[in-house]
Amino acid sequence: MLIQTKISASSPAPHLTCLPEAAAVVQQALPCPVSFYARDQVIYAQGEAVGPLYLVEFGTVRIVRLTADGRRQINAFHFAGEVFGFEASAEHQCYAESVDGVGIRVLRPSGGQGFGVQALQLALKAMERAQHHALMLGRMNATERFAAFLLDLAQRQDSDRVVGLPMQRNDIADYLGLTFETVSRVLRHFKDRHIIRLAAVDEIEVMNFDALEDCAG
Amino acid sequence: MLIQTKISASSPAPHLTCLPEAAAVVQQALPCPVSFYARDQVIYAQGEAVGPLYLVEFGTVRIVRLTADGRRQINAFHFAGEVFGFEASAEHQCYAESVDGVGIRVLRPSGGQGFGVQALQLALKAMERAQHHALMLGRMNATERFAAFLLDLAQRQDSDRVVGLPMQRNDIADYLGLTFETVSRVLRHFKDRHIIRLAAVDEIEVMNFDALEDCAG
DNA sequence: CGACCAATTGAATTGATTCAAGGTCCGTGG
DNA sequence: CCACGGACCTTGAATCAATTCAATTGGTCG
Repeated sequence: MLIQTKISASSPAPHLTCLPEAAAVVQQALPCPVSFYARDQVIYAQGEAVGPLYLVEFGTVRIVRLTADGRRQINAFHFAGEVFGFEASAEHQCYAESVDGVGIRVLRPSGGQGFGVQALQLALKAMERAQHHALMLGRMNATERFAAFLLDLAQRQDSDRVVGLPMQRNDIADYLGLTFETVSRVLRHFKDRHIIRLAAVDEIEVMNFDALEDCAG
Repeated sequence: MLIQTKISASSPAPHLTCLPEAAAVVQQALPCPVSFYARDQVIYAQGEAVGPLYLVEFGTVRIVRLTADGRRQINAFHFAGEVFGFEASAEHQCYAESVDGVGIRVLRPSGGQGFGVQALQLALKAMERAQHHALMLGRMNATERFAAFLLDLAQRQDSDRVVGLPMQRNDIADYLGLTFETVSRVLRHFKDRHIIRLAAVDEIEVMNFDALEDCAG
């Protein structure tokens, strides 16, 4: 029972504010329609054949890995202008799912040589992110992980103060290798110290950037 | 005070038993001499300009990240036949260091187009590894992490029973996001259950593969 | 308004760490 | 050849950060 629909009719120009690395790949790709996914839908599943790359037009995508007994680790979140979908093997090792309502454009290689080179740049960036993620998970405590996460979000949304949290606590927890209760407690910790303010449950105002950066190491 | 020396004189053929992915890149590269690094030497440092790729001829290399306050996370170990050295930015984000005595061949791109494509394959593999690593660090307990580590080693050394542990406990701990005491206790745990046997401090004999796989999830 | 899901908060538990004390291995020098 | 020193590893006991379990609050939608 798919609620997924296609907005294929007009197919406007690809997302204009995409990241510098992504931009190059997008320009190499043939124009394709945008698909819409409602929240918590599977974009591709573990075990499926690896297909094209995807560009996020709007919304948030999560890249998820599961252990045999169902524990969940979120490897990455992807926002508007970011590209996801590369994998080393022929089969996807991860699930890609919509966090909220998401618009996605498939990037079909135009056949030009530039595509592969640009894809390499994206893959390297993804590797770098994954390695930094490992450092967080292996060697930082709960508050440090959350501070690093928040700073990363702030930077990618290049918002100087207000940071949106489109994903729910459970997703944050599974990204940070914590429980959602712990995420909640860390939030309270930062609120109590006037480092952040919760404008809404999904919107954080950073009151003290320096303190956050101290935490994140 | 470098103890590093060059065995540049004869420059024998590159490592023959390298991994399938690595093989392609190696064949695209120009022949270069092998450098020898004694244990715990820095091959490249964080902050240095990113240079060529490297092929491990023999020995073990560790890829290390440090937090501002000196906590250490090992992102990967590389063994004979494996390639390392790619990074997304112009500056290295990690240290590459020799774990034991290591022979390394620099891979200079031959200029052919194939090099980039093969490098992409390697980068994707590295990303996949990093993501699995994140799953371990985020969602597995100490015994599970060690079991997964051991199985990974066993597979890469394709030894059916005896697995070499060229790195010391501290390195294993920093790879698994644990303390070296905990690594020691996990070893004891497995020994007590007759799942492994310690032939030497750096050599594990796997007595019960299935039990290990159960642990690793 | 009531039902439901997400988020918060509290109290008890636990897995891993920290701190501290031995033990083992190995190279060096008497 | 054996004693000594140092680095690494193992083991134990106490501590602590995060989890688990449980209860409550908050927000949203029919």
